[in-house]
Amino acid sequence: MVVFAGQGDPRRSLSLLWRADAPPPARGGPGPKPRLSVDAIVAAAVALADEEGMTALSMRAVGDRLGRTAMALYTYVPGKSELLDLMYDAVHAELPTAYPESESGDWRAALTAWAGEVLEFYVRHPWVLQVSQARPVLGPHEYAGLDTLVTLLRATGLPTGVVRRLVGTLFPYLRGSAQAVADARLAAAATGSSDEEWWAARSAALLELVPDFAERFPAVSGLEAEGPAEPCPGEGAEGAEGVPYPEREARETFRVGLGVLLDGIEAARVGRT
Amino acid sequence: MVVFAGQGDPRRSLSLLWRADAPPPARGGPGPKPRLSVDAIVAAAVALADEEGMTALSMRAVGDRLGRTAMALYTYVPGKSELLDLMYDAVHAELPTAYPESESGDWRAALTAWAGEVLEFYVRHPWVLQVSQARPVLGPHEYAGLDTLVTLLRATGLPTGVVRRLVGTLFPYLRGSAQAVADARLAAAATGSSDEEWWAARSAALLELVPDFAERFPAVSGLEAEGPAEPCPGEGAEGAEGVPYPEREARETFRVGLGVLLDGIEAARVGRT
DNA sequence: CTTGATACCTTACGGCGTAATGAATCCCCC
DNA sequence: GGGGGATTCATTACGCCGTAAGGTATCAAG
Repeated sequence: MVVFAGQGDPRRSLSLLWRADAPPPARGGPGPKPRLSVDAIVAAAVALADEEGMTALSMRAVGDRLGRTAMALYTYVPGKSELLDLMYDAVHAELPTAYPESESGDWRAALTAWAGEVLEFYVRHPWVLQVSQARPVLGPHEYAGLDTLVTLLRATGLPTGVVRRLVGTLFPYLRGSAQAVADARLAAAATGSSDEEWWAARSAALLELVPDFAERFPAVSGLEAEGPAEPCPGEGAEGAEGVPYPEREARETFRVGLGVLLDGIEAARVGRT
Repeated sequence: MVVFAGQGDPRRSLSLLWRADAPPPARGGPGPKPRLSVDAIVAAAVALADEEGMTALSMRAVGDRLGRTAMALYTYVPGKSELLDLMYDAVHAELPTAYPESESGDWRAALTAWAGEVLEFYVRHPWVLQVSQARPVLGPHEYAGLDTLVTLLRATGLPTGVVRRLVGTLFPYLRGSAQAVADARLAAAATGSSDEEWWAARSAALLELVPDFAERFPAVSGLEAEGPAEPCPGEGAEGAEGVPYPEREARETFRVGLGVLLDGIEAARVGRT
């Protein structure tokens, strides 16, 4: 399921995102004291999405988690779309914002470290990957994350136009790779059987249904035949023991792909000077 | 909204995907003649998703389009998840499968052409990008597309392990870039105002709410200040006239990013020989 | 104490996917 | 040629969803 955010009134979303409303303790107006707050609601919604996934995120569920009904939320938030906007921006506060490596001139190390942290961020909040990128409304924390990436890319010395395109290149790549890692983890958690077993059963069923698989798809078959094992010595040494195979593979793919991208950036730098 | 496919019974999905069921005209069994078919249902569902997007895709709507009720579909398809699997694979039949350039040894031209066609494919069926990649069930057409990519990558002469990782690098990148293009097109269609106007209004509202934007996000501001115009002479000459600006920009980003990736692959090739 | 604004609840509506049940249709075989 | 039984398709219903409408309880200000 893909969830669209940013569908509500943009102005309302913007004021909520940038907290431009009247400050809560300012006027002690009439009526009962609010027992909820935008922040509390967003926090509950994020916790729920983290724990049970986007499909479990409903206004009723968020309300329950706060000991309120679904409709109580509408006092603070115009609707689910806007709540999603707020959730999305709130978690982006976890993105890294400063890199000492960048100042020492090693843009490549800085970008690699940054990408690694962003990957972990997406794995921590996989539901973020299900929020459509068509959102016209950007919040402060997302802008802060963007600012960091732009700063790191500026350190390459490439011209502004190229930097802008590289931003648009790196982000989709990161999201996609993170999606792969998150999916691998999800699949591992969902299936009771162990990792290799699962693939074995799947391909056995496939081979039974499609006996001529190897002939129809020779290239893919060749790829899989070569054996996925070979743990690529010298990498993933630290703490990769308990990580199941598909996720390890996805992470390695991320590492290699990022390397290729950075090589390409390096080439652009060299070609320019 | 992200939609999960591949959640149903994998064996059932597999037989449906690979059309391993009893052939329809084989046995003229008892009962009324089927007035529907899996293919007709899938075609109707795809048409509906193409025209009105994923959010409009419901069993009732697909049934309506065929002059039947929603429940009638359940005779042919176990559920919505499996229908999504079938839709997903069905459209992937449009992916290109052969490249003469590849045989002439120009792997770079072949990959570029391939990526371009895949991009157009995603733009033609943007809902495909909303189908979660966590699908454990792969269909024949998706495998065929994969086989083509592997073949093209093999032409680089890189070792099998690297090729496998490059597959996992190119696909997320393509999906992400296509998402950006599709989003740009969607935004252009949704907003009545023209493109630059839209951004102008948005940033005006933002600046009003956040007067210190330029100070808080200097790098991003610098990026946008440098002017997005400059049509990059020598490219996009053919037929890019009517394409609105955000989409042109997204396409250019795709082109540049792909170039960077291919440069990286080139570097890997050179570094290896 | 009254007034009126505010927070929260209850109820309800129209959507969704789909389980259960029933009616209509047609081949096969006696 | 007329049941029998399998099969297609429709009807109804259940429990979810987001949220509109309206009621009630709580508080500050006059």
